[in-house]
Amino acid sequence: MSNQIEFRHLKYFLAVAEDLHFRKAAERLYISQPGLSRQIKQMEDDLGIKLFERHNRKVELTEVGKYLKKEIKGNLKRLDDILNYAKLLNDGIDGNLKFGYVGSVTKIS
Amino acid sequence: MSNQIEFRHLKYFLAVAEDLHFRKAAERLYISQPGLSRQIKQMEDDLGIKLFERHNRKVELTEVGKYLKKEIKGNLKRLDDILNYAKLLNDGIDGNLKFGYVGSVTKIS
DNA sequence: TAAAAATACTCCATAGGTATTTTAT
DNA sequence: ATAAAATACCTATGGAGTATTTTTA
Repeated sequence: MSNQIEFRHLKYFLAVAEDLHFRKAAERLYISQPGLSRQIKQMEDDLGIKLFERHNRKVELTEVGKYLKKEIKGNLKRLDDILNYAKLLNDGIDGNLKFGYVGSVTKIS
Repeated sequence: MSNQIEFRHLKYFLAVAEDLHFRKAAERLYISQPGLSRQIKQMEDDLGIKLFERHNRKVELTEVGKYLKKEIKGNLKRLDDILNYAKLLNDGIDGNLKFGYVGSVTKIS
């Protein structure tokens, strides 16, 4: 994986991919539109992948952008599940599993 | 998910989890030992999860740390696959799939 | 004492802000 | 004329370095 990309980029990308509108996405992310534009451009440059087509007054996902929207969303969701389950383990809520984890987060859901 | 954690933290965590030695892990990551210690502490504070037991002259993973080592490693690998496949799509190497993606990166492997 | 991680400080790279320009209708 | 994104420039947060301290076999 590119060693410059951070979660920030992925989250910003998903926001723009959902809104297809930089200003609105920036607003939702509580950052400025130029800041968002820069981070997306940085992500595109770093990956060497064009994520969006910027037209007249319309932003569209490229084909690769569509793929990444779906897959990255799933990946971040999975990571979120992992961290939430780790927190449960840490806090000892699920006592009987605390020292017996065998591999799947789905066991607690 | 915690909104402060970045990939950096996860990569640093995996390095320490593998070496169980901050100085060696820092060396491998090409950063200083204090820098690494700080990032790991930051990750622990942010998640509210203790990842390592720092003993005498021995660092050990906590139970939750062991879980996270395994799961985060898998998650980052999956993300790496996603980005690599996206790059292939973008560069048009896999021409017949370029406009027909349906959901699984395993199709090309 | 020695080997390791944690602190204290300093510095600087870069994320992000404001103002403005560009672009396309 | 207007709505949107990109660019220019500036600020300042925090990642990272060096030096030092703490800790415990």
